[in-house]
Amino acid sequence: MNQPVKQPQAKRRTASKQERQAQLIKATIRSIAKHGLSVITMATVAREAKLSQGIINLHFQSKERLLEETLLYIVGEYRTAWHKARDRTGWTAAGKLAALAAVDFDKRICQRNKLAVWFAFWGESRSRSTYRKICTQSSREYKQDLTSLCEEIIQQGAGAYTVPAEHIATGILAINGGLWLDLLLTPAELNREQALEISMSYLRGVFPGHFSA
Amino acid sequence: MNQPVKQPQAKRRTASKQERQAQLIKATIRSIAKHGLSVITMATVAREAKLSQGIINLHFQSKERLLEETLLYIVGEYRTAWHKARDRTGWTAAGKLAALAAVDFDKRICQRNKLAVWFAFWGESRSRSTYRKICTQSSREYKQDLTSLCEEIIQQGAGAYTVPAEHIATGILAINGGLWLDLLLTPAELNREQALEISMSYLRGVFPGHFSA
Amino acid sequence: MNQPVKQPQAKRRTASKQERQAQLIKATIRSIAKHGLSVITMATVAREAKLSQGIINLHFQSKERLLEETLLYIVGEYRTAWHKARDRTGWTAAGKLAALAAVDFDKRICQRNKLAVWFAFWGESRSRSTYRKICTQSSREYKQDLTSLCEEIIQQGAGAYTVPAEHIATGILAINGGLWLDLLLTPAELNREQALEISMSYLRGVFPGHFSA
Amino acid sequence: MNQPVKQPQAKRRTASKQERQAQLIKATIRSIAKHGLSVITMATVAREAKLSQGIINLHFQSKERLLEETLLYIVGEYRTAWHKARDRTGWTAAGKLAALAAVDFDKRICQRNKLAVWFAFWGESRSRSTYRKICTQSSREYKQDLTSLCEEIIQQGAGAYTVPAEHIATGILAINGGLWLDLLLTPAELNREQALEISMSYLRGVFPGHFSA
DNA sequence: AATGAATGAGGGTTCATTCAT
DNA sequence: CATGAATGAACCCTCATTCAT
Repeated sequence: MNQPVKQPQAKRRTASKQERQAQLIKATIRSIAKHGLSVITMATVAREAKLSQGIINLHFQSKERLLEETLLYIVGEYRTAWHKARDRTGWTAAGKLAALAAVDFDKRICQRNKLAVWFAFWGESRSRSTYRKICTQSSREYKQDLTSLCEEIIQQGAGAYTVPAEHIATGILAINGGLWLDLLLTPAELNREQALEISMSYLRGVFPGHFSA
Repeated sequence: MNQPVKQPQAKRRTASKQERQAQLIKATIRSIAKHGLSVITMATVAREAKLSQGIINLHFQSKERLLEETLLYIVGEYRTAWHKARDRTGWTAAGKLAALAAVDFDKRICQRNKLAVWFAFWGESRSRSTYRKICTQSSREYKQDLTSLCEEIIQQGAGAYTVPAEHIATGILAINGGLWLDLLLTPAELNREQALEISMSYLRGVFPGHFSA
Repeated sequence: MNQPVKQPQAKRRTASKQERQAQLIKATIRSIAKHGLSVITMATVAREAKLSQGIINLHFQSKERLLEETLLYIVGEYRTAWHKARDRTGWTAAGKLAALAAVDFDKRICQRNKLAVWFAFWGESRSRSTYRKICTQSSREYKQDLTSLCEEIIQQGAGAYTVPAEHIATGILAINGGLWLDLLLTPAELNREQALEISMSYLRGVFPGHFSA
Repeated sequence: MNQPVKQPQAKRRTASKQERQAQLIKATIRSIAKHGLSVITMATVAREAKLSQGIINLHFQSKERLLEETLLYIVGEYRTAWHKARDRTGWTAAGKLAALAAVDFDKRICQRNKLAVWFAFWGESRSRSTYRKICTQSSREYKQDLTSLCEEIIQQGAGAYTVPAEHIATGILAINGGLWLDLLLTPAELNREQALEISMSYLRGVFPGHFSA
């Protein structure tokens, strides 16, 4: 009623719900990376996706839900990647551990856009329990997998290693996360290969002999 | 002798500029920790400081400037702390390095409120050059100091250590930053002492023999 | 932050909270009468009051609350008017009853703007319990006062009247309400005086002898 | 005998234009009664009709037109009903008048859903000339018929009645409209029979002797 | 004829900023 | 200095309307 008189529009594309949502999530990732979580608006994101204003609410009901789904997408992609590394057959525990740690610096995971998203959500996690739950759940699972592999190596070591497996897992997670920050803030001074090398230096330190340079 | 000792007024009607600004910055830190950087408003911060609406613009001209000053405050406090560790006299390089790394888990620095602020700004750093500059500058300086100490130890090692000093410094920074994230998101599963222990495990790994458990 | 840079504004007036709210309520009444309840917007009303967009939320928190307060204002004014008629001293019951019924066609109450507001809210009452409660409460009270007076007249009549007092009160309320609708929709064909005359014809009909033409 | 009785199809895939429109108008009436004129949307009405989003524009071009047609439907139904009462043959003028007035409390006309619609449109009538025209036209016609009958009675009365016929007609319309409001807002306190009784009390008052209790 | 995804103007609301007091 | 009422741009969201299917 008190609604605008509508004008004809340029073109109309028809995509499946799934495709549209994926398209919007990807536009959200780019937007967060480019402008920041606190700056992006529904309009920004829709424009980035080359779609109309209302499209996001149509598919995600609210901005909040869009952001949640975006985080879930990133986290899901990450989880899939490390599961693939973890589930390799015919590898030693040490090999799997290295592969698992290396996922963090994989080309598909360790993209600046995506790192920006991780830190954007971590930055809000303290005060938004939804984000926090998603993040902590993912990291808990990852840490669990790392811990299991560390335990295996420790048992093989027959008493040579005294640091608790969980501490090592926490350390791996920490150093990789910290390296992400470095890659995000000063990409000119650190690249993925160097970051991986530094990450490995930690593994070599705690499990000398298992990981050659 | 029986001169009245001048008491500081409990609450001066008109505090000095400096005091007011500090008061507001502290309220900002609490607000960010409590509600998140993207949620706080001039009104909520002013209320947290128990002052009136307009006060922030009076003292900081804009919200942007308040946040910048808040970040500078946190970064400055951090810098002061590590300088104090670095400038100790009569300590070995290894001792200083350990002390420097330990600053990150010091009671005054490693508070949840402040960690929340660090991550809040890191989360926005990608897209806000002002924040990024402040953060990278600080971290560059810190890394430089760590690197110097590492170099000293390497030289003392006379060829025993092959990892470049800068890599080690980057690793220390990374693992400590990552541990902060853990402390922030899952404080129930990790405390400062454990975090310090894990951080030290990295040092022990790269410089075996210099750091006892 | 992502907020507009503000321009200086033309002028700034300072009124007490009460005055401002009354000013806004009056602007709301005019707006409803002019454009209709379903058409008015915060902007319309603010403009009608010659104030800025945000002012209504500042004083009433929401559009919903503004409308509620507007209804309460109209209802309150009406109640005050009939109380004044009811509380006259030295009048007969019949005189009071006539006076009470006449309030509906009083110059201050029976204004087109206000009638428009009454009908606007009645139109929404079915589906908005807040409005309905306010309206029914007022009408219940009014009916109660009418009933009391009718009972008094009936007792004086010593059996001459057989219609229950409450029915008569309901009838008075009904005919006056219906006349309001006529005054609202076809003001060219009916004026307040004629409406009052028709209303009185009902009273004369049910209490013959008490009310002269 | 044992011929299959032809059942109406539960739901034809493609109903005739007329049927579809009637279906949509009925859904609109239910929607207005349930949610209010200002709350209903094309989507809610379509859902109430168990049809798709775009159907209303297909059949009515615009929301505005749908509402107009809905009002016309209600008004038309009402007109048909009173015509039927008016056109009875072999009734006295008084009998017809009573029958005409009674239409307002007829089971088919005086339904809460429909009363809600009447008041919804009256509430908007002030500011929407389309609605106002429809409403006033209907009421003018009705009043005309009432007036004619009143005149007839007055002439039969040979000077016994002094109130102008038009005033009486206006009074009847008014009291019935007012009783509708009462039925709408406080159905628990008044039913159709009582309302009719009160309406008749007005007729008895102005035409004593013509209408027995 | 019917569907429902897509559009985009306009709604209510928020909030950084201003300024009279 | 300090206050807090006032401003108005820009936010998120709704929904009448369009149109490819």
